[in-house]
Formats: sequence, C-alpha cells, structure tokens
Amino acid sequence: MEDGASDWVLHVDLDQFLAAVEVRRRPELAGRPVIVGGSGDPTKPRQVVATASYEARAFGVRSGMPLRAALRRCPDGVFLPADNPAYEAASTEVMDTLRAPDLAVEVAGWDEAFVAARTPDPEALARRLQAAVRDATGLSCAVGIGGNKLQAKLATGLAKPAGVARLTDAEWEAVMADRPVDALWGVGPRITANLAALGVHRVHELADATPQRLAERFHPRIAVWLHHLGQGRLDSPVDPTPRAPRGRSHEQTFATDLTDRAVIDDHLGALSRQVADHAVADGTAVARVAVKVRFAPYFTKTRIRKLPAPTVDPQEIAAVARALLDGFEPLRPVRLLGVRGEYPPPA
DNA sequence: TCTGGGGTCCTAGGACCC
DNA sequence: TCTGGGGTCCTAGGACCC
Repeated sequence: MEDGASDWVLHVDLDQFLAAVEVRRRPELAGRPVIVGGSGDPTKPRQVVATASYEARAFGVRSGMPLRAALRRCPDGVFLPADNPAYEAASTEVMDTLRAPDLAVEVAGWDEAFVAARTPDPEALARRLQAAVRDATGLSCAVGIGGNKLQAKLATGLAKPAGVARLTDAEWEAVMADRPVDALWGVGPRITANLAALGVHRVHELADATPQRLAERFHPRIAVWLHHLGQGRLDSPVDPTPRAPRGRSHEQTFATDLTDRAVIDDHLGALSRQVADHAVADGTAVARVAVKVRFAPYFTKTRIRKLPAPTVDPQEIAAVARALLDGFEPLRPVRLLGVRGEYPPPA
C-alpha cells in the first residue's frame, strides 16, 4: 500500500471481566480478592470459580476451581454469585464502544472481540481502543495484535493485564516454537493426547509434522488445520455479522443427587420455562428440545428431539423433556439436569 | 481441586426416499 | 429378484472455548 497501511487483526480481551464488573458497581471492593461463581456461598459443594480478580489469583485461586478449594486458599475472599444479566449488559457497552465505521468487530464472547483494521500503526489503534473502553465503561483490557485471529488471540496472552503485544509471522517461531501444543487456540486435552501419541509435544514439532502424518490420528481436515496452526496460520476471517443465537440452554447441578422422579420432573418444568422465556425474549421459538442428564458419579448423556412445529409453550417443551428423560430408564441418581431449546435454522 | 453454566461447530451413522 | 448408489433428514456425541 502506498500509505504504508496493512491489514491487522486485533484481539481485545477484558481483564478479569466478571470480577471487574462487580468492583465497578461496588467500588469498596477495589483491591480486595473478589471471586465470582455459583451461588456465592463457597461452603456449598459442586460449584466452581467463574472469575477471580488478580488479588484473588495471588492466593492461587483459578477459574474452574471448586469454590470450596478457593475458600481454603483465600478465606478472606469476597465471594459473589454470578449475575449473568449484569455481565451481558456490560459486555454490550464494551462492544458498542469498539464498533466504528472503519473497523470490523466480531464479538467472540462476553469479554472478548476481534477487530479487523487497515492501519499503518496497529499499536496506536490498540491504545486508542483501550482508552475508549476505559473512558466509556471504566473497564480495562489487553489487546493482542496479529496477522490473523490465531496470532492476535495468542498475543493477548502476552499483553495481559492491560497491555498491548504483537505476534505475527515475524515473531511466531521465537515466541511459540518451544511452547506446548495446548498453548494453541483450539487445541484442548484430547487433541494434545492424540498429538503426544504421534510424538508431537511442542508447537515447532506440530509445524514440522505433515498433514499425512497427522492424519494417522486425526480426520484429514483436522490434520490440515493442525498443521497450519503450528505455523501460526488460520484462515478464519474476522466476521462482523451479528450472530443470532442458535438456541438457549439452562442447566442445574444439584448439591445432592436427585432420585425422586417427581422432583426431577419439577426441575425439568422449571428449566423448560426458562428456555421458553428466553426464546420469547430472542423473538423466536424452540424447534428442537434437548435434555442433558449427568448421572452420579459423573457421566453425562444428551437426547434431543425435533418438535412437530416450533413452540414457546413451556408445557409442551417440558412434556418433550420428560419424554426424552424416559429414554434413560432405569434412572440412576441425577447430579445435573439441563434443558436446551434449539431455534429453527435461519431461512 | 471431585469436577459450573452457557455456548459453538463438526462428524458419524441410521432412516428413508428415489 | 436381496442388491446399488446418491441425497437428505435426524440424532448422538466429540471437542473446544469463555
């Protein structure tokens, strides 16, 4: 380009988002270890940490940790229940702030977004976005800069908290080569285990593995994707198209397992009502109903059924949910129940 | 440390029709 | 006639992410 501008992807990631929203509305919590998750009562079992503030992380509290473990590590922590509507509203504030005529913004979750931009100085743009978010919402974020979404996303990890970092083809090898493969976005425990079986543990080993070799353990398409991932390549473009939800689910883990079918049916009724309400709020209807059951000790099954016609009637959704549950007879003790409503595919 | 809740996307296999 | 091939719909579940 004559003007020296190039195409960049920026990844904006809000710092300790849930905890930050809680501190914003209760400033007296600033500087204290704040732990968000579950009902907010850390003495109850079967609940985990959703987000911990940096002060709480200093005590070893991590996302996904049981609340009881967090309480042991951080007895003076402030434990708060998750307030999803508040986080959703705060997220909308942030995303609206990021959107500008010359930027394509893809919302990637409550607390993160990808931004595509053509600019000669992506660091300056990153600082500008950070300032805009801070001025408009009081929240701080880290920004990663890359040549694609993968690079930008991983750069954010280097930028936290509140910083800016760049990871492009030029830096990829120096930064990523020796890191374990699960540092890559999209590589979880199963893929890591399958790669280990091929003797591939580090990113540079993945980059050097041919798709043919990877196809010994993976679907050919996955093999190609992994091969590219190791080299820092990802084709997926930033897509600013607003995404309509595919469905809504509600689930609940019980402090003690349920065995009484009548009690189970009551819970399915309540979950079905929430799903129906959500469909109405989304301006659509439920076309398929899924039931998720986690049996004791920890074994999960899902069943789904298409309805004769889409509905928002909670009774009808509940009736199908109960019928689906019948398919699991004889019923073992139930640890979790979930109901999901899937919306009709876009026309 | 006994393991939440809410999502997305993808694949495989059976049923069914021509 | 016991056997084929293609296409589509539907369900189960894998895998990952925040």
